[in-house]
Amino acid sequence: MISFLGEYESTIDAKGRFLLPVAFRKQLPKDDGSEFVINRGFEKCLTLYPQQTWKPIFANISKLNDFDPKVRAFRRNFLNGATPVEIDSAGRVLLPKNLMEHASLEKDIVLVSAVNKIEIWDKRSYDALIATMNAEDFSNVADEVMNPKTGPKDWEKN
Amino acid sequence: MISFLGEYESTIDAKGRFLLPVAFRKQLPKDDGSEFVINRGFEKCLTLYPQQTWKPIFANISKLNDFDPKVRAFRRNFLNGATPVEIDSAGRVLLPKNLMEHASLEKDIVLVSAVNKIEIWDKRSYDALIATMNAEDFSNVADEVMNPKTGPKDWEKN
DNA sequence: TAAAAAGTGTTATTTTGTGTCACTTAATAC
DNA sequence: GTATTAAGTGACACAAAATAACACTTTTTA
Repeated sequence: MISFLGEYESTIDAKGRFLLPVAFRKQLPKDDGSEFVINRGFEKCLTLYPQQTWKPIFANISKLNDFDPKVRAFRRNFLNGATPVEIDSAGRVLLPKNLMEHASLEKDIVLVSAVNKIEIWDKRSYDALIATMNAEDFSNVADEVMNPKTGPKDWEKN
Repeated sequence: MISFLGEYESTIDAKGRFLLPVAFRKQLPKDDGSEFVINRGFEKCLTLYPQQTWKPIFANISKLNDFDPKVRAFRRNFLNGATPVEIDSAGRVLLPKNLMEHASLEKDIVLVSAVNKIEIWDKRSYDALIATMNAEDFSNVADEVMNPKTGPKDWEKN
């Protein structure tokens, strides 16, 4: 399984491209390492999925019965926005315009590891997020989240 | 099996045609990639089925027992709007007028992948849809939908 | 049958995307 | 500390796609 570690800054050029830092590129598989899927994140950020991470998620969604209204709602939540992107020869990725809007991306961005994918934040939003974190909340959430009784769902693992 | 990925914008011209973005055209089979069926969606959108996706759905509907009033009601609702359309030499598709009305399509539209077909939304409606999405609804539905107990129906596979 | 409307195809123009290269900055090695 | 290499940035040229405009054909309807 693929996993990332680290937090790096980058900038978006006039054409809407950003350079994926080598630190992340080094963490990619040598083959199959240039195609990604980018999507709106649940918070005000974007999520960059390497193919390896994306495939099993998509495979599950594609099995669902689309005549069920709940399935459609779920699919739209999860799939809408998801757009294939590629790293070019210079290690850059072109951001889809409609997604940039969602995360208010302008020039300075922050790329953060989210285990098997990468989150893309506007630098300002990210700094604000960090500023609002406080130790107490963190500790409370940590307890809830790391409790073995409520583990991750099967379909989330891959 | 054919599957799409992406969310792209397009505009409808004075004659009611829109350009299918190359990103989607590239995802079509080289042969048999210019004929579609367009239909009313269950929500306020239209659905564009490539032949490959449409055929098995139609085949299954035609197998249903037409002596059952529920079947007749479903068939009329589902099938009556279905219209064959073609991509022209410039990559455009002419929208049937009666369907445009159903999705309130005017000028700016959004084309979004729905796994093996494409949904067509009016940009305004689409933005509203995205705006109302939230993580809470998502997690409620996600559990139900991704539960492995309720797998896909056979007739949905193709 | 004429006029209008709808549909189709072609072309020109603008916008957007992609690749390349040169330069600056940062990291590493000697 | 300095030389060497790699990473990141910006600029530009070219290619491709999207858009708009228009001309022509077919169909509708008055």
